[in-house]
Amino acid sequence: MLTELSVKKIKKSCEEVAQILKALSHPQRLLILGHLLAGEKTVGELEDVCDISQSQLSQFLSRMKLEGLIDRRKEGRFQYYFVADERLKHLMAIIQQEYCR
Amino acid sequence: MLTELSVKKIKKSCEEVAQILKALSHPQRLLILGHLLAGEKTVGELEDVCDISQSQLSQFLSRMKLEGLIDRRKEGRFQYYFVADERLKHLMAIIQQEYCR
DNA sequence: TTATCATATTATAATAAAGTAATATGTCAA
DNA sequence: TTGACATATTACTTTATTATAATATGATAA
Repeated sequence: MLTELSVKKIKKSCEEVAQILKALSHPQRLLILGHLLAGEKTVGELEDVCDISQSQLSQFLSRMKLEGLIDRRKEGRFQYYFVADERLKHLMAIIQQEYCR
Repeated sequence: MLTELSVKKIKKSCEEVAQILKALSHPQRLLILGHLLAGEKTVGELEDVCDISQSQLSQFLSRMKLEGLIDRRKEGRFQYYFVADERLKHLMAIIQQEYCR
């Protein structure tokens, strides 16, 4: 039986998860993440390997950073992006396993 | 090393996965799915338990059905909806395990 | 100290999704 | 055979996302 409090918790979880999934749910963002899962990359490296404009790439990266999916470190004039969240690594592994073959 | 063919495959996978994740990425659709994972439900049952209008519920259900996430069977004037896809069950289990506690 | 490179930001136009209200369809019970 | 019930569809408004272009910032090398 569900108390009012547990209903609130469930709804809150749904909102959080929905936001994360929304941040994932774009073909190019998934592709970017796929590349980052193989190791950190600069924006330029991603630009070469994904087929996407510099501007949009930068916007996608900053959105995913905002949502906590990825993070970055600066080195000179380069930004190295990487997957920050262990839960996401796990989730992406399952997605690849289930949907990519 | 990536051939042109394998790049195409990867892009196609990303599109498919993005579409599925997009269909998932709404708090109320996740809530609906959560309830359906516990067993099939009529639209009316879902309406009671989710806080959502009949019209929108019906639209959400038909969208998720279209994307292949759920299916339904008719019994008299009731429609019983259920989770159709084993991959989705697995994915949802991981999501709950990672993000809901 | 200026030109160039790497990246970010802003503005905006185009497209898609969500929310809402009204109406339609099909089934059953009286 | 009509009224009520369960659900679906349609039309429309509002809001969010994506795409694109232009400009800005900050670091380095010449």
